[in-house]
Amino acid sequence: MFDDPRITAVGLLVEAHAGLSARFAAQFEEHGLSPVEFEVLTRLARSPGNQLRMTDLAAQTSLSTSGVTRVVDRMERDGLLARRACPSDRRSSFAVVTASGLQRLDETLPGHLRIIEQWFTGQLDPEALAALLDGLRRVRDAVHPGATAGSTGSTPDWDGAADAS
Amino acid sequence: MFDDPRITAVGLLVEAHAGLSARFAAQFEEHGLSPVEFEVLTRLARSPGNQLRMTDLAAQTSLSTSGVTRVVDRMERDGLLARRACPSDRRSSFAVVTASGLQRLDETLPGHLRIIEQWFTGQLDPEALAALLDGLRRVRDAVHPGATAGSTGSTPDWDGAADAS
DNA sequence: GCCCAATGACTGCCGAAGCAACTATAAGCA
DNA sequence: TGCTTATAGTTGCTTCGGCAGTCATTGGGC
Repeated sequence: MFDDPRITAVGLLVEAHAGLSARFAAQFEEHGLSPVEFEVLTRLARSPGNQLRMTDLAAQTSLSTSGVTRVVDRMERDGLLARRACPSDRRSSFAVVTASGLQRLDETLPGHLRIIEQWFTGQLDPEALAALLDGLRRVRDAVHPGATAGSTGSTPDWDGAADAS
Repeated sequence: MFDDPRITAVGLLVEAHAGLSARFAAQFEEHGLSPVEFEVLTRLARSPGNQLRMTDLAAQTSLSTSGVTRVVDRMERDGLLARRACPSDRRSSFAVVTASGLQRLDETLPGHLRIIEQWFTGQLDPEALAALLDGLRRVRDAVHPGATAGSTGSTPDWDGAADAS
């Protein structure tokens, strides 16, 4: 019963993910970042003006809004981000990447890409990689609506702005 | 820079994993189990005598030994497990699955398998699935046998870390 | 304009899990 | 045998993150 191929399949996905996550985390740590902090930094850096409203940031990450409040607290304390009032809605505030945050990201990204290549994409020849990604994409598309539990019902235009694909 | 195909590839893996994990967690919860508890239960149930020493259990899961102590505490309190003294080594103790624990697992597993099929393996035709699993296996093999966790030499203590489920 | 529901952010409180320190055994060695 | 080191498990302290509750603001209905 435990060697059911379905269990095995999940095991492979989970272990590949865990193994890669550990490599990533180790490299992030070399640059003084946690995985969430890296994620926050990239989401903001790819947004217009290097900023997002707290709620939108929460929607794009694996965090709840309270989680975002706290991560932004820490990163603001460390000088990577700043809060900026929203002119059109006084309830809202933006999280903006500071120059220091952008620099940190610049220092971190090349190594991150290198690691992805070394342990993931570079492990397979192009067709095998394409097949893998194709399979992942189909699973992702099937399972995505509602991924990351946090967000409550509405999913306005949850475009998954993330990793287009 | 952010639409680099390597970033996209990681995004697919992460989102597929997160989405599946969320489905799993929801079904586990219907049976009063957390993802870690399910993992612990399966690891024990597939071991001879439905038991493992605490350390071995920790090695087979995503948890540290102190994490295992606490999960076993909770599950013992809930009647799913019991601790049993090790006859040959009085420092050691076994975690054993109780009848109630086995029953809980029996109730949970069929639905779990159904969900894997529904959202993962059943989303792809056999060759595509085989290709996906083959790719995952290669990545897993590359990244898993933590030969040396850190090239920096720090963290001599391979601890897995990463995120569970 | 006024009231009330909806929304954005933050805080109190809690559980989960890791590291480091501690206790108790066990094993190695003189 | 007695001493030293390693190992198994637990516990203290801390960080992280979620939920639910709170406060300020907004916008719709009248």
